[in-house]
Amino acid sequence: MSNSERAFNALGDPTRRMIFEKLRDRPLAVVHIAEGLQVSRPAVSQHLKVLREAKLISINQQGTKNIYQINQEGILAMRNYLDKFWDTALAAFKLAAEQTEKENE
Amino acid sequence: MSNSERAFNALGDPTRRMIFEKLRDRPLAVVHIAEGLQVSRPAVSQHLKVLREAKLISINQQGTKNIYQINQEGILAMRNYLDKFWDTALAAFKLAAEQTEKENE
DNA sequence: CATTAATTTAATGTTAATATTAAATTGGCC
DNA sequence: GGCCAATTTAATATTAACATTAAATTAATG
Repeated sequence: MSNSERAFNALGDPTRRMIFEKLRDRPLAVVHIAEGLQVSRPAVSQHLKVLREAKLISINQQGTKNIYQINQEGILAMRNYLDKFWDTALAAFKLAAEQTEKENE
Repeated sequence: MSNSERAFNALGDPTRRMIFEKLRDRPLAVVHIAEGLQVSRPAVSQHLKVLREAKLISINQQGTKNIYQINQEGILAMRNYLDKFWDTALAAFKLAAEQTEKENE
């Protein structure tokens, strides 16, 4: 499975998106990531694992604390994936708008 | 729920990603979308609905045929979402790399 | 206008993802 | 070394997403 696939899978879950967004401004320890979230600590750990495998975040062990931070690699993978749609989708859109009356196979 | 949230939910599923990718180059009727996919026609319909609600595709009724095509709106929503991470994540990364030895709150 | 084709809607089953609780690990600290 | 704090791993329960089959809709076609 590719990085972009893993990334889309990962951000498909709302709780994981919240975690991801929490890390946007600054790296955080798990204690602080879990704050405000309505799920248990182990659940947070599992989500972090999924995000990490998708290269959307990376870990930075600091003694007994695990500091997580955004990893650009996963974000880049998604951007590239979406960019492949950008131009061709635009072209397809124009084409479709013009040939509305033509038969569609 | 925002468009970007709906879009991430939608593309979190591998079958929906396949459908989305099939439409990348050209609009297609459901018959052709379903070709090659390992799921039933009704399942495809359900997936199309989710993608449509996420503004990732749009419909174009042609008699009894429903032609689907990429909709940039949802893609744009995801792009914007990811872009918000882009710069700040880079900054956070640099910051973290530099202050590895500093205590983390 | 009955029939066929294309697709969706509805009802429901099944599986996989997400959640929980309990136990294990790891490292700092007195 | 014993203890506490932070986090993860393991085992398992629960929920929700995805699937299916059957019926309904809609429009073209003979």
